[in-house]
This record gives sequence, structure tokens and C-alpha cells, in this order.
Amino acid sequence: MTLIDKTFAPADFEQRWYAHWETSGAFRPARPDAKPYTIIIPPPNVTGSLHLGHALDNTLQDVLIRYHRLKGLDARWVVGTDHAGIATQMVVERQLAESSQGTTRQAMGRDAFVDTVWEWKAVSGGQITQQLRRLGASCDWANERFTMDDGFNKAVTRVFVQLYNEGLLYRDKRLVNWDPKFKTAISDLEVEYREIDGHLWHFRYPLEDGSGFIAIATTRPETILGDGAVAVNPDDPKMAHYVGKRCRLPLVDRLIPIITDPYVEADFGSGAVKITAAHDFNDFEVYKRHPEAAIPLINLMNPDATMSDACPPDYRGLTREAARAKVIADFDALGLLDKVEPHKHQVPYGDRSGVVIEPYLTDQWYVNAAELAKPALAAVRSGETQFVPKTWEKTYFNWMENIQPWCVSRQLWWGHRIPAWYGRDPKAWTEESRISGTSSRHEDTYFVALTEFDARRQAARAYAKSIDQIVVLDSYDMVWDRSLRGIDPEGTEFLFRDEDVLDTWFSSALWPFATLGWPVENAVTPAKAGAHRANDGAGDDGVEMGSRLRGGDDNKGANDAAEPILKPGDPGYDLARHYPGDVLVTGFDIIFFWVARMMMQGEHFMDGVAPFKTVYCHGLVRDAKGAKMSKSKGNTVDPLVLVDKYGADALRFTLTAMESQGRDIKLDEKRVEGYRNFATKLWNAARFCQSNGIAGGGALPEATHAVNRWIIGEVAATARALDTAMAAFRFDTFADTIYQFVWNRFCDWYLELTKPLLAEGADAATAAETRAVTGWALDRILVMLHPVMPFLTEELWHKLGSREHDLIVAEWPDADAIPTDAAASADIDWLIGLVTEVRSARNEINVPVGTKLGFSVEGAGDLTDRRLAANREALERLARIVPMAGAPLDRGRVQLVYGDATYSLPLEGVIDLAAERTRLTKSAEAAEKEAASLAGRLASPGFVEKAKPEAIDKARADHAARSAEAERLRAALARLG
RNA sequence: GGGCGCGUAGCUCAGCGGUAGAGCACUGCCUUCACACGGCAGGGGCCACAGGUUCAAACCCUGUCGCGCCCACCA
Repeated sequence: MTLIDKTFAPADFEQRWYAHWETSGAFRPARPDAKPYTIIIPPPNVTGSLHLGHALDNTLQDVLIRYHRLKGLDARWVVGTDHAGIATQMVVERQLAESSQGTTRQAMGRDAFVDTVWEWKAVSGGQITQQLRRLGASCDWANERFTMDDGFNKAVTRVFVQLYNEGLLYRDKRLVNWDPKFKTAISDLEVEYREIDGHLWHFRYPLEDGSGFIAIATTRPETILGDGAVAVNPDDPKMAHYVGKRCRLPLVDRLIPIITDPYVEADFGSGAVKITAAHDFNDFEVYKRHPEAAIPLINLMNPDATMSDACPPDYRGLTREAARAKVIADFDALGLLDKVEPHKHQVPYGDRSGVVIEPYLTDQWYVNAAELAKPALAAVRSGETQFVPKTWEKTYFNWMENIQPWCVSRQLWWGHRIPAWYGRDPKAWTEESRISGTSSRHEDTYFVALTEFDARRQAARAYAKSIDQIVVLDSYDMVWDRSLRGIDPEGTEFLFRDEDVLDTWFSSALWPFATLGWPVENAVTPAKAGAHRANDGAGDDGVEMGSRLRGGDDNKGANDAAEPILKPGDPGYDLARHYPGDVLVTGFDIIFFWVARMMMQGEHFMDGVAPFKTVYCHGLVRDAKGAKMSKSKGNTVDPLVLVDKYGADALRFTLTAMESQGRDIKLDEKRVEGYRNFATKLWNAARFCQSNGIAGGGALPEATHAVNRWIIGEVAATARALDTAMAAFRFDTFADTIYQFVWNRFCDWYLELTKPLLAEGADAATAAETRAVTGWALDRILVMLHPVMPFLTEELWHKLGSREHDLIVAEWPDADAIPTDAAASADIDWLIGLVTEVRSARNEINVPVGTKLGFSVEGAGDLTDRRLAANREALERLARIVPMAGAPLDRGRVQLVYGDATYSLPLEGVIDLAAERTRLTKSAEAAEKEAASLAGRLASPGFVEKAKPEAIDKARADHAARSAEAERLRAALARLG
């Protein structure tokens, strides 16, 4: 217990407290006998740095974690980082290019490059986790994970192999979204469509029989070189005479059929569509629908989107843009370019590379997402997992119901290498297939295995060899190395491992269980826990895996005893106790990328138990004007700059207060400043208390004084309101509630009203009681504010008393256990109202603040008389009025009507009669208007018949009160003369 | 082309069936012994528009007009 400094300087103590919490183990789950509460962090990119989106996401999580920790639950915030395949590889490659050597990953070779990425991760990988600490995030750092640590790698491989063995993961040759910059496949989700002002070119293809031409229209002339057919709508009479004929593809001189397909719209373009099966998703579907037409798949491009050797010689090696220009020019030269029209259309771009995506025919690994989606959909439909706000469920359903196969292989080096080994296959192992790089490798023989040894064992069986005769080569290329082939051409079979890695989201999808030690042998299966949970019914969160794990000693149910007893540290304990997570907090923008995939994998690998009970989706953080923050726009705000300037608590409070469901956050620095002021306010209030001999840590005494009984009741009401807000994930309400209580109740009224009780010469017993109650209330404030402002509250907690434990593990107030006194509350509310009325009247009539006025009362009932007597001192000090002996004066007075009485405040000299008349008239009219409205309601037959009885009673009472008030105001006006 | 969301005080947003609210900004007064990062008081709103349901609508329904986002194969 030390003196509180005069100035509030958060930088003085924030980092000190964080270090203390972390080293003391406060972030670790330490209550094995309590119900667990688990949040799994959305893992930030390992090499990233904190932006406001992270700040929001993690503040909300920390509020939840700290609140539930205070509630006595065994809180655990599982933390770690993501290797972020394409993003990280991109950064390192750029650094290599910019470095003094100016090298590329290709020049370095795979192993050296991957080593470099690991080195870079070692250097910059701790940045974001340190930044999360600055924010105050109470993560369980002792068990920090990484998506490429040993355990996680094991999980990823296990999932891949199992899905493959179950037929849910397969290799397929089809069109993918190909990024020519990174030379890798990407998923549908990584493509963003931009509308561009393009052109629609109309070309003519001569008919084989010389009877004329058929016109086609296209936005992509360069793909003409790969056309395998022309299609028209079957019901288009204008086109009927073409059907069944063939035309000659100019420039290539290939005969191609004219076919019908309903996909063609008769009234668009020329009414005929060129079919380029290997370069257009629609055309590929046409190809599959028309095997009889024998449409060829011609791969026109190299992986970098230059034109391939499948093109006529003049085109080979050209960029796609150059090839387009040349095709147009060549058609024009032949007189076959009909026209060009401007045409707005959508063009796919890679979300990371920013280049135009090419539909490209390759072999890739796919996950049967439609199958995995079924239980994931059911989990949300049944309410096992709930989205908050609920509106996002529709988005989830819509996407999951129309889900496409998920391409999970990436032609990158940074990531989880695909656990598949190819053997040699007579069909595929030709010089030709090697050169094109686009062979039908899906027809190869391959072995999917957990380990290389297992792959060799499978190969040995397949080739009828001994395992020693199976040699794994480092790469595909080595197979063609003559010296290697010479090793033992007779007896040896070669395998080489798939060169590709997995989509980052493939591993992210396992985050909720792989972080908890999955796969674990001999573990408790959560399936049982899930079944129990389902039976318990919604709303009963009393039975959890945690309670079961300690052997049913809480007597929640007889079946508990049947469950295996696991202790902390046992294999499988973490998984059984912390899966599924209670809440996932994340941005709505990654529902598809991540949430949906976690739901699918969680359902599949955790025996049908969804990974979370609640998915809380928040909005995006935008700048003060509502623009999306981006580095290129230069409108980003560094959260740490705000932390330095205003303190982490102020930033946290701002983000919490502004988080209302279903809306993006427009962050204005003024708000942060305002909440810093709030922190200062509390700081000063605590300093004031301390200087008055008030300390924390004491028990709540039996209070006799009304103002003390009142504040106790206010604490209870606040705690209750906070509980309600948190249960509904209303972060804004939570912040507002504690803000209003601290500032507008505790500081503005309670501390002011109790000043005389603590003053020299005051009654000793009352002073002691008041000190105890104030100390108790201030302690409750610190606890209730702690989830949002952890640093400030912990600092004050220790400054205000010597404590048995830190605030972070204190006990949240139980609203129901706090005594409340309705009469005392009504008394103080009455006093506050009267003081406010008097101040308002004085102000409007321009009575100097310092002037003390006498006052007389008419019409006061017993209750009012008693209250006036009891609060004589407060009225004198706060309203600056003192009771006046004798009959009220008739002239020169200010009158106000409050409750059942009319108060007159005589003024020396002349008062501004006009101003007073205006004031009273305004009040009278307001009361009359309201009385009239209430009267109208009471007079309408529908209201009396249909409204709730309470509503009717309240309307009657209000009407009576307001009518009386209006009457007395009119009387006061009349007396004014 | 579908779907979702939003239009409430100058600004940012709560409220979502029973007398229009908060923070900031603004105005006046106050350096009163916790706090000027403060205190007290105040001004300011046909709750986008038009219909409808209801005893009662900012709130529910329909439509219109603006703004934003997501999904979708018109070459």
C-alpha cells in the first residue's frame, strides 16, 4: 500500500504488471476444480505486426477471458501463431530480391530457402506476441503454439492421410485458379473480382464447307488458340443452321465442331461462344458435358502465363497480353475481326499477388468439402454452435450449402509438405510429360503415408520389392538424372515426394484441437463429453468435461463416475478439458476462410463435436471517416502509438465501448482521449479516497446511513447489468454501464454526498462505516472494470491496500448476495433529483454559484418532510439552499415543483421576472403535454383492454403525478404576477 | 442476378412497440481543499421518405430513395 501519485501515467505501471502476471502464472489455468472457460485465439501471422483489427479482436477476447476468470472459472486463452504460407513466403522472397545479393528462392534451392524463412521467423516472429502483451492480452503463453511446430506437423499429416484414406481427399485434374506471379494454385476464396472497362471482340471463323462464317464474341482473344469447339444455344433459331457443321479455327488451322449447349445465351454477344476447355471454367463444364464432341484440352500457357509450346510457333513465349494483341492483329489482317465493343466485366485477381488469375489445368489435391460441410451445417442448425450476431448464420449457411471442392495444394515451399510419394508409372514417366510439366500425374502411382518409411513400405508391397529396394529421391528432377538412374536400374524403385505444400488454411482449420495436443493416444474422447453436453440441454452449462475429469466429485450426475479421471499433465487432459472452446472471437471476413473450415475439421476429427459453442463475429475497424484502413492509403493507425499516448486501458475501453453488434467501428482518436480521461477520473477518485483514510480489502459492514445503503444497492445493480451485458456479448453496454456507474454515480454523487460524513468532527461511527463502504465499493469498481482496464485497476488495487492476491484473480461481485434497500435508494434518488432541479433553476435565473438562498416548502407530505430534514446538509452544500423560517414571500422568488411539493426560493432584490416566467411556462407545458399524452392513452379503450396491467398502473400513476405537477406549476406562474 | 446490412442531435453511434438517449463537439457560469484529462447547467432531433398494421410505431409490415458489403459462370 503506497501513496497514489498525483498524476495518472499508465506507462509507469502497465508493463510492470504484465510481467508480474505472466511470471506469477496468472494466465495459466490453475483451477482444476472449477469449470473451464476456453478461448482459442485466431493465430496472427507469425511475422505480422499488430494492427487495430488485432487490437479489437484481442481486446474482446481478453475482456471475456478476464471476466470469466474473475467469475471463478478456469480460464484459458490458447495462443499461438500461424506460419501464413503464401504471405510469409512473399515477404521473404521480396527481402531476398531487395538484399545486397539480390537472389531468388529458385537460385537458393528449396532447403536453403526454407531455412532462411525459419531464420526470419526466429528474428521477427516474436514481434506480434510482444505487442499482444502490450495490449494486456492474458494469453496462456506457457503453451504457445505454432502451426509448424512438431506437434502441429504431426496433426496436419494425420488429417491429410486420414481424409485420403476415407476418400474425402483426392487428387484431381481440373481447372484451378492459377496465380501466375506466385506460380501456384489458389482457392476460390483467394480470388477477388474487379470490374474493369474491357472490350468484347467479335471474330469470324470460316465454316469448313465454305458456306460462310460463324461469328463469336470474346473478352479473351488470346485463348482462341486453344479453342476446341464453338457452342450455340440449342433453341436459337438464328443459329440452328450452323449446328453439326465444323469451322476452321484461324491462326491454328484446326477444324472444330459447332455444338449446342444451354449455357450459351442467344441474345448476348454474337450468340455463339468459343469453347476453350483448358482456360475457362464454363468451357470446362461444356467439355465435360460433351464427350461426343471430343473437345481437346489444350494448355496454352506456361506457369508464368507466357504462351506455351502448345501454341503456334509465332506465339510461343509471348506474354498473355502480347498474345492477345497479336491475335487481334492477326485476325484483323485476315479480315476476320468484325468489331470491338466496350464491355464492362469482372476480372479475377489474386488477393495477394494482385495479378490476373488464370484458369489453369493442373493436377491438385482437393478436399471433398461438400461432404465435410454436412455435419458442420447441422451443428449450427441445431444450435450446438451459435453465431453472434445471428445474422452471420445465413452467410455461413449460404456458403456451406453451395460449397465447392477445396483445392488444398499450393506450389510453394513454406508450409506443410504434402505427405504423398510418387512411384514411377509407365504412362506418366515419359520425357514428354516431364518437359510439359503438366502431365497427367494424377494417373501416377502414389502412396499417401504418415511417414516416409510407411510410404516405402507401401511401395515395396505394390512393386513386390523389399523395402531396401525402395529409394526416395529428393525431387522429381532427380529421376531424370542419368547418374542416379544408374545406381541400380535392375532392382531399385524410386519414389519422390510431392513437391507441394498445403494451403495455410488447411492447418489453421485444425487449430481448435491441434493446439490442445491432438492427436493423443489413449485420450478421453470428446465425443462422450459432447453427448453429455447435448443431453444436458441448452442453458445448463454446469456440466462440463472439466467437472467430469475430476471424477464427479461435484455430484453433477451419476454418470460422471463412469468417466475416466484425468489429471492435469495426463495425455489428453488438455484436449478433453478445453475442447470445444466456449467462444471464438473473429472478424466476419474470415467466416469462410477459417470458421467454416474449423467447423468441418472439428466435426470430422473430434467425433462430431463442433469446435465452439459460440462464434462471435465483430466488424472491421475503419478510420474516423469510415474508410477501410490500408497501408497504401496511409490511413492506418498503429495501436501501439495509441497505447503509448493514452495507455493500453484507454484503447481497450474505446474498442470495447465501440463494439456494438453488426457494425464496423469507425475509430476516432478523440474517443480514446475521452476514455483516457475516464481513467484519470477514477485515478483521482481513488487518490481522494486514499487521502481520506479509505482502504481496500475490507468486508462490507452493516450500513445504516442511507447514502451508504444506496451505493451498495447501486453496486449490486451495476454488477447485475454487467452480467446481463456479458451474457449477451454486448460489449458496448458493458463498457457504458461501468462508465456511468463510476463517473455519474460513484464520483458525482456518492463521493460528494459522503464528504461531510468523513469531515473532521463528524460522527465517528458513521465515518468509520462510510470509509468501509467506500473502500468496499471502490474494490468492486476495480473488479468490475478490470476486464476492460486491467492495468489501471490492478495498480490501484495494490495501492489501496495490502492484498492476499492480485486483482486479476479476484472475485466478481455476486449481485444477488449484496443487500439492497429500496427505501434508501428512493431517498437518495429523490435527493439527487431535487438538487438537480434547484441547480437548474438557479442557473437559468442566473443566481451566482456562491449565493446561498433560503427556501420554503408548500404541500410537502410526511415523507418529503422527513427527507428534507435528513438531507438538510446536502441541500445546503450541493444546492446551496437553506430552509427559511416564516411564511413564504409572495414576490421576488423562484419557484419549482418537485415531487409532491412546491419550493420557493426568495431572492434579494429584483429577479428577472420574464426569465422566471419563461422557465415555469416551459416546465408547465412539458408536464401538461405529458399528462395529456397519458390521458389520451388511458382514455383509449384499446389500451385499457389490451395493455399489460403494470403498464396501465404506471400510466395512471404517472398521469396523476404529472397532472398535479402541471397544476402546481400553473399556480406558481399565477403567483408570479 | 441473388443475399445481407445501414440511413436517429454537428460527428460517431445506442435504443427496436408505450413520455427521443450516450460520448465527443458546441454555449454559459465556476480555478469550491480528488480531478480544468475537472465541476454545474444548457442549446440542438418532422428518428431518410411514402403508405399500412396497432389503443399506441424511431421501433413491426410494404414500397421508394440514398450508402455499404458479400456471393454469382453471361463469353
